[in-house]
Amino acid sequence: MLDVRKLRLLRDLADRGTIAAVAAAHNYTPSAVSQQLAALEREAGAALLARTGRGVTLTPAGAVLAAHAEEVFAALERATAALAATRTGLTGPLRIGAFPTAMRTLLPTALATLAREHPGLDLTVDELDPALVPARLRDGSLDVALVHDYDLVPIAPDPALETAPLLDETMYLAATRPLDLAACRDERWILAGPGTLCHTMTIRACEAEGFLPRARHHADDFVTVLTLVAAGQGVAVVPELALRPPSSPSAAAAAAPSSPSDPAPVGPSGPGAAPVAPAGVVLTPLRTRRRTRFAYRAGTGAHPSIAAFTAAVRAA
Amino acid sequence: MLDVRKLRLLRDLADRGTIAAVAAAHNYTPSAVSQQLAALEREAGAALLARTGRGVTLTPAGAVLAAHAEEVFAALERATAALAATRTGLTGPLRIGAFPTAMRTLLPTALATLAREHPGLDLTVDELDPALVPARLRDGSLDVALVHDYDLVPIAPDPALETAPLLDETMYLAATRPLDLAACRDERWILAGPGTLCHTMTIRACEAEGFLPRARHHADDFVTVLTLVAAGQGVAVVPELALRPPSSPSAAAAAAPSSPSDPAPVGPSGPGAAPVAPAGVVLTPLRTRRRTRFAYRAGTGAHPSIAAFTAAVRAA
DNA sequence: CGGCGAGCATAAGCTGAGCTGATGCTCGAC
DNA sequence: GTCGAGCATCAGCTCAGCTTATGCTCGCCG
Repeated sequence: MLDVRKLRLLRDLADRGTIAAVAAAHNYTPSAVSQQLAALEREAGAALLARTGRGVTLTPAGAVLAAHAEEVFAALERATAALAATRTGLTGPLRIGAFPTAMRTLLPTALATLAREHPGLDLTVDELDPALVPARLRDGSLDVALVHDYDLVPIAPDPALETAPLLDETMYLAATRPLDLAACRDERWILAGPGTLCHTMTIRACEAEGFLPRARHHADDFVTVLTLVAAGQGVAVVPELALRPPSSPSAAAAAAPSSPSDPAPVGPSGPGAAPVAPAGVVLTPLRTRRRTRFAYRAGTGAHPSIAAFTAAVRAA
Repeated sequence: MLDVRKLRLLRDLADRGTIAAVAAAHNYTPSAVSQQLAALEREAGAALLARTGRGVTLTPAGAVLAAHAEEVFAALERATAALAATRTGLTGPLRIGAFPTAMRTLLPTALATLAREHPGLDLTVDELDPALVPARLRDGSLDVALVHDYDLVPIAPDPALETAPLLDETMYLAATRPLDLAACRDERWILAGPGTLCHTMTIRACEAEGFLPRARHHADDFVTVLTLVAAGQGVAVVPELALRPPSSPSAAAAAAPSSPSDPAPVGPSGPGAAPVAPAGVVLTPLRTRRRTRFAYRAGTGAHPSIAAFTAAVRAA
């Protein structure tokens, strides 16, 4: 029977590319990983790695085995989730990841709800860009996260992860006067940092109109972005959620949680509520949209702590 | 992450009932199993066993975890099968189990075909009653087996195993003259050994006609049974396959293997061929039927060695 | 009702798996 | 040509996993 701890090292090698990177992720030395993978090759009776220059790559057999290992990990996660469901009351850690806008608008009320209803849960939240979420879920340092993708920057499915839809938002052009995107060729732009999904999305939206945005400022926080727009410092593309005021945890104390049984996406402000522009900012809706989802390791969706978290966020 | 070797001990405890029996199956001492299960409880953060008198039973959490462990083992078996599929040529052991009639009629040509087409396979065959097959598959001492059940003695599905249909046979009353089953109240009977499926099936068939068979002889081998019938020693119920002459491995050399893609059950003698009664024996078809299937551990159906075996048997 | 044996838990001790550190080799960047 | 990254292998240490010993509980039997 193939050893699951060694399979995890093989899968991580498929993800991270080098034995040194896998060792760093597990707090091992590269020597330990090398020996464990050699032992896995003996168990498998097949070469799983090949030396290529200074590094290694997976053989076809190694790639097949790493892919199948995901199913094994998902089955173990389902076993752990089923075990957790046999306990009365939710306990243990729940490590949550979220991008800044979600942290400001969705999480405060959800965390307050969870803390009140499940005092045994040990909740921690890390702020990070959605592009970094997959690696953090795979290495177990996050259990659940909010991620998003844009029409213009779709994300390939990852076999180690599962997602569930939460929001489907309109994107807006924020300026000091009504403008079409096509008319912004000569505007100065406020872009998110290079490497973020929002940065890439904005570049692609402008390219679709036949120009490249001329970057004046870079800022990742939408409150900052909107403040700069109001100050006449440029134009930007922002999502609907960024226009929601910071949530109040005390509002959650009064609100009854909604049913988690219907996960269909809704706008962040509920049916029919239009976003409110900050003073001095004019919003023009764009065709492109942003979708926000829950993401978690394959097999953990039924874990009662994660189910409680997703229910609390939907109710926020 | 729950340790898979310990999960296997838990699952085996669910099957076998005592720590001593699990230890014996693994060539461990009961103390080793006890300590490993205690460690699994610490990993799980839940009580999985409860002391009941001299023995132990699984708690509800333990039962849930043992059930989920089957999914993990199935995923590992699929991984192993996928790995085997990456090799050119089939190698390694293939441990086959079969009941006597199948060994005499189906296996010789199939084994000859496999040996010729896959000389790297190490084929071994054990004869055993189908009732013993599940435990042997679970403990890994068999990889694939032929099993059967009867209309009157159905077998509950086992989550650790998967099956695929092979034969669907008529059962016959064997006597020295034409007889209905209902007329056999006063006949002397030749029954299979107590504890076998065939024994139970015959008892239930007679009970359905309102009487209990009066056992004169007990024999498990259908050749022996038919010889006793011909000698006027009693009546018996026998399956269609028991009437097939022993197969000739050289016939397989001439026959082209059939496609394994359509697994629909057929009669053992092909379409329209009636069974041939031995000299002195008259066969009366009964309504009850016997179904013969392949059985293997969940997840191993796609293993190329098992696929080759099932294809070879279907072609026999 | 007492004796006996089966089943199990726990502790002590031994063995080998799994890790670190040292060493040496290959390869690619500069 | 030098240097550093990446990896394989070996030696040695630590601790997980096993056996053996011991003791307790429970159920069967005389």
